[in-house]
Amino acid sequence: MKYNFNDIEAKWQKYWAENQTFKAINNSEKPKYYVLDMFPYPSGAGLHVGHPLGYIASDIYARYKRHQGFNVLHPQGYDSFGLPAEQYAIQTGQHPAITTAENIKTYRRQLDQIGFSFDWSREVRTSDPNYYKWTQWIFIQLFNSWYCKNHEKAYDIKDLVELFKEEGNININAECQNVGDIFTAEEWNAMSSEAQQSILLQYRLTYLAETEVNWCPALGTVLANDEIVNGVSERGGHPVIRKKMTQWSMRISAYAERLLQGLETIDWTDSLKESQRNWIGKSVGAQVKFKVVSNEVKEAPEFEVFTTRPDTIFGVSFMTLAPEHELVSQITTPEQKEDVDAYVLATAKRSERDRMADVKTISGVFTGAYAIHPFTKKLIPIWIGDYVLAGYGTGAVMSVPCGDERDYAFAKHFDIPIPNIFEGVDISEEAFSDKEKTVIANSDFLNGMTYKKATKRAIYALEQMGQGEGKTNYRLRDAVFSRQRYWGEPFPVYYVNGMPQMIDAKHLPIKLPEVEKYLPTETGEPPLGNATVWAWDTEKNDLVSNDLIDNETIHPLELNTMPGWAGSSFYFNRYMDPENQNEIASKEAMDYWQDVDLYIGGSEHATGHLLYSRFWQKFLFDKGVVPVDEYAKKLINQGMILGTSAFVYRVEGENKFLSKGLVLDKKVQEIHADVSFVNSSDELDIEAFKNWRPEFKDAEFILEDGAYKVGRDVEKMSKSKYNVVNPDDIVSDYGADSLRLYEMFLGPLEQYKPWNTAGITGVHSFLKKLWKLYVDNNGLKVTDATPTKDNLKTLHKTIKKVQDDIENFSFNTSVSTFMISVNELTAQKCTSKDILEPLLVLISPYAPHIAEELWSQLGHNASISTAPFPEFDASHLVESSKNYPISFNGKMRFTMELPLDMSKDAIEKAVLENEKTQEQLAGRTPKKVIVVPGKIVNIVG
RNA sequence: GCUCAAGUGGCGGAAUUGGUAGACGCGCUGGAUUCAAAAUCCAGUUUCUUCGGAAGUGUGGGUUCGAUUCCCACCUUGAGUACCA
Repeated sequence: MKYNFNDIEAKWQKYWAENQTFKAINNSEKPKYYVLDMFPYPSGAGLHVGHPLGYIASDIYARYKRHQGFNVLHPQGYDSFGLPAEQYAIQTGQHPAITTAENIKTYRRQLDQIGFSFDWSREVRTSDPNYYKWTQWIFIQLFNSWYCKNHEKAYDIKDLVELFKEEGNININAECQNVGDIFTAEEWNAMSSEAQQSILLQYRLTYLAETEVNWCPALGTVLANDEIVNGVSERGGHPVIRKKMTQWSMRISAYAERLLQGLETIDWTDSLKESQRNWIGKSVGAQVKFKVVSNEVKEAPEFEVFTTRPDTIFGVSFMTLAPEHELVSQITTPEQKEDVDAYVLATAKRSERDRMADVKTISGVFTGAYAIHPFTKKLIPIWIGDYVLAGYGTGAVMSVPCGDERDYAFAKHFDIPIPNIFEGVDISEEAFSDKEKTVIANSDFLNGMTYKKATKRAIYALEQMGQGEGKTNYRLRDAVFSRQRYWGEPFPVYYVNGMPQMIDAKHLPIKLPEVEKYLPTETGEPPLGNATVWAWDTEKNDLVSNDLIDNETIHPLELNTMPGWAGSSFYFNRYMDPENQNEIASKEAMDYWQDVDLYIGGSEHATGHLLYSRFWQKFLFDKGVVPVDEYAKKLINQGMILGTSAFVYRVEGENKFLSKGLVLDKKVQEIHADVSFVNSSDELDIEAFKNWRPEFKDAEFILEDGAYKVGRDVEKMSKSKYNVVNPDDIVSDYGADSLRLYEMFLGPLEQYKPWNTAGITGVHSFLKKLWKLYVDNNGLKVTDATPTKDNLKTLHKTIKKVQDDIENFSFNTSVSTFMISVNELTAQKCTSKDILEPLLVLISPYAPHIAEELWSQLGHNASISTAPFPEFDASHLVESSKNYPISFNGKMRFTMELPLDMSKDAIEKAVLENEKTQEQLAGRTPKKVIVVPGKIVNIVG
């Protein structure tokens, strides 16, 4: 019987689907284990061989855990809201829901043929109203919450209203926009409802505010910081400009400290944690008040600066404000006004990208105003400079040129004095910023102190004077939550007199309306502005036509939609109980499944999805919705599988192609050729290439050694680079089991590695050998023979290695182990059922179809997936004696057979008495003999 | 610039607490089988070599009887981040 992989795989995929083999139950005696993949966005291009890499790894782990007796939750779904479907809709008029449904169908077919053990009964789609109902519900919860910094926890906004009624906001320590506005209980109670609402808006965890946002004109929408790469949009690479807009924001900054602390409790890679730490960007220092001396203004204004080096306060020789700082226009003297205005204007004109591109150029202008030093009372000139960012800290710095590189460069450039406040340090060439080696001098009461001491002392002194305080700053900005797009979650929000109101949660979901056009309206409103039934009737509690808006009972609805990361920030909880109509998931389900034990996905989500989802989880935890505040105990980033692109070289200006070796230094244009036209020797199928596109039809090809050789390069797999390898082809040529094994065999899971289809023959022939070990022309050839010592040794070596490998996620080396084992067993002519059966269980997570087939041929009725993992017995590996390498001064000379149970001393004695040893020593006495038990004997002399 | 990760044959990679470097696979070479090819099987495959050996894990040092593994400096590549005070 031949190994007919296509039939076998189809048969078992059907069996698994019909028998719901991998359906997880929510109550079980078994311990739980939750293995999660980052769910895909179903793009129109379908899957290429790079996509399943992480899914195969998680599937192996999930299957392994089932063999170990765990109740495994291994779900899959789709992150199905997103830009490509919308842009396709704009071009073709096809509704994104239809495109999305078609793409999901393709994805499902492709995923199914690889044989994943997903529990599809729990599938979620973020664009499904039954799902986004809960996205909207969470939004409402965020709106109805505020963050108390004293308890580091989110509370109901009603509690805050109660506090305002009783004592105003004087004692409230909360995250909010304008901490400055203090009011009493009387003042609060006297306010109009609108005034109260606009104050509350400043405290809510999601809030509407006019903020400076990243506007991408080409995409017609705003983008979050993590959606911008090198100053251009991540999708499409379009320019991005700063613009003030009224937008929904998420107060993720409230959770900055907890997001940072939480990293200590989870098993994620160090590089990923480091990315998140950098993104959160905590810095500890002080906020210091400076008074401005000015003839122009009667009442001298104050401004605050943030510094991480309050110990260097006596080294301040100037102050620098961001050009956008609100004080600039107030304090500038008439003589300096012209220069300052020109500078502010010039800075405003520069795009984000320009400003990023040249960080070397030093520019700035003196305002003519001075500040008073809090200790020395000396006058310090106030400058403006674009190296100070309006968005960080207070938008103003105290410049200490001797201790900070940028301040130093600025001072040198404008010839500002650079006082030295460090003991024994030469600052004539550069600033000195080594905190550890700092000893303060020329600084009054700080003299002789180290960085640590001086910092503490300076902050204390400032606090005593009421001139400053210790302060921690975070780089993490609140996340803009509005998108001017169609294909996203609608907000459950309507407006009364311009103030946002939440629709009662019991009326959710608010379904996405139909629109004529997916483009923004002519007046520049988002696409939802094209909807006709998009107003809220507060009496009927239902959607009604816009024409009926009377601002009495019928009000306009929010036109923006939520960003892509909304739906993906809690889906892992929804899988626990996806059908639930009353809650995200029932309490029982959440208490049972708790959190994700293993999460596998790409590292490109480090500062996007993986940060936002942690934020929402912490919020839901505060509200008592979820039982844990970190949702993923362990996370692994799978590396990317890269494509091997092929290039042809067209002589510039001619339709003539040179073979790679003939190009030399000639002027040629490099063109991607489809990799399917190229064989394993890098030779191009010229006919296929000519027929590919009409422009190549009459091309001339200059060959070398009778063939056209292409150039090769490893790049990201992408349609536009014509280097995509489709898993469908691999599955039909070699089978899903070969694909699974090969993807693992390519290299370490977390590494980037190029795909090369030619190599798959290795793992494919392993499967054929495995088949031949069990089956010959007469069918199954397994016997009840008692296993030999060698048989048992091979088996238990394999059990040990494979188990260790899976637990360390070194799937690549287990594939090698399987190959070695099958070769050994073949050489041993092993037909013993007692060996072959457990071997199948070991292989089944990797190559489940062939394992399932042989398992059933062995007479089992139940699926192999529930068979227990074989137990390792070390006694089969222990030999009575071992070949010890004997070395002299570290150089290996010969080996000696010695019993394993010999003591160190006995080994030493035996080795020294050995004939060969005596020969080597030639009468000399060795200094030392080192015995590493079981490994090596080293004679030093 | 800063942070992190990584550098081993023609290629992907192995060597899990320091102990015979190059497992396993691809590719290549030779052979068997075949009319022939595919498939399959067997042998060989780090480099140099005077065939005794010698060198060898990015480079240069160090610790050690012994280093791909640990320490220091440097080089290269990749990823992230970017005037964060």
